[in-house]
Amino acid sequence: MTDVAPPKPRPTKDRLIRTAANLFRSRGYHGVGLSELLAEADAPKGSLYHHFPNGKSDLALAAATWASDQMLRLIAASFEPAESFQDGATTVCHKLAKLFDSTGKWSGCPVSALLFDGPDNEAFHQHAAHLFEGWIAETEQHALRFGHSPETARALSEHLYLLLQGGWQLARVRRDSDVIRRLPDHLCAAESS
Amino acid sequence: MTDVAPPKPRPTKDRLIRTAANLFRSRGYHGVGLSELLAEADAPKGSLYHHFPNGKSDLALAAATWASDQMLRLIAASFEPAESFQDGATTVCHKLAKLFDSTGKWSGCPVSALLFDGPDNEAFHQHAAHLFEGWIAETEQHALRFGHSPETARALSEHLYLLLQGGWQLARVRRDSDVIRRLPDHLCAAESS
DNA sequence: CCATCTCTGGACCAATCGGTCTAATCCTGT
DNA sequence: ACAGGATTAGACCGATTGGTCCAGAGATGG
Repeated sequence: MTDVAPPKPRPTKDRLIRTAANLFRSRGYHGVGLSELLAEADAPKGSLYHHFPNGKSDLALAAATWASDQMLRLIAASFEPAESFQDGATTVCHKLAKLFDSTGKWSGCPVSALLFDGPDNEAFHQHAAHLFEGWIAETEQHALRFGHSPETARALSEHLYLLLQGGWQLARVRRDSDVIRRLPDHLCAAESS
Repeated sequence: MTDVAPPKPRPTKDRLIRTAANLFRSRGYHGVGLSELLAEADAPKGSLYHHFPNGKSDLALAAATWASDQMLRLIAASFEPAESFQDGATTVCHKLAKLFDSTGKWSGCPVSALLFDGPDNEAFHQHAAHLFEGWIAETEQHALRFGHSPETARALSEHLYLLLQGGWQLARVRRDSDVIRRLPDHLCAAESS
């Protein structure tokens, strides 16, 4: 079941993924050295290359996927109980603003961190693209569920994505999560079906 | 007076700044090594440390400032002949889309590249914040000129900033500048004074 | 109690990192 | 022609990088 081990609360692989996501998100892929990462995760080098044969790049991909899944869950949890797209989007922004505050007001989007550098550009780029399109697709589903036309559903979900990425960045620049909280104001009804 | 020297078209310092901006924008600060940078700029190490005593970090700051100035000029050139905020914003997006295409469909925002890693976090962060606020302030001026109230002028310019950053990123993900071109559609009139 | 597998621990490596330093060279004014 | 500052050229440095490798610890099933 859900493990509750005392000394190492989570298996090494999981700990590596989490700390990698957290480090990459604040300093970028090339900005984090393996030594720092392994020290933070309290894991030896051997474990890394056992769980991730391709080393740092494999770990980075896994960390991005893990972070993206978190985001997908956040989107789903926000839209499912909502009564309209606006409603759901507002909840997403508020939850993200809280998450922004809890992470210390300085970290960025872990998936963007991959997009922005990455050793083998093509593989990293495609992975990041795949994850991002997943976010938009998830949002789109909910827009459709609220009765929007396919075109407006697509436009709405893309618009929300744009605002979230831009807003998170500006929030990071200003160290102020209110930017994210005020995002729904910009999601105007101009494109409602 | 614009120089037209044949072998080294521009002074070394300028060449360093330009190539640094271009490299950092596509691979991030830590993703670019000094050796690669110097080779691309065709400059020896001595020149770098003569013009930028603090080395890589100094150069990165200068490159970001240079890129930001380009952006400020683009904003000014787009809004000055415009007849409304919407009009100016549309021109900005179209010019940026063309610029996106001409840079090869993969580079990011040079100022963001500084924000996303950077060796000494505080100095880099503050510099990036200063530059970005400059963009917003410039846009705000034009919004005021078009008769918008101070509050809506601020909201409009911030909204444009959000869309530009998010849009540029999505365009990079999809390798498609149309995302940027369609940005003005999202700049709804909901917040016009 | 052993055989076998998964996983950990860390020594070790070549390559590259950013940075320093000094000699040579280029320009400029006189 | 020459002096002297500005600039270039690149050898060199210690530190750190990502990666390899293997001995051994820990679990697991017979």
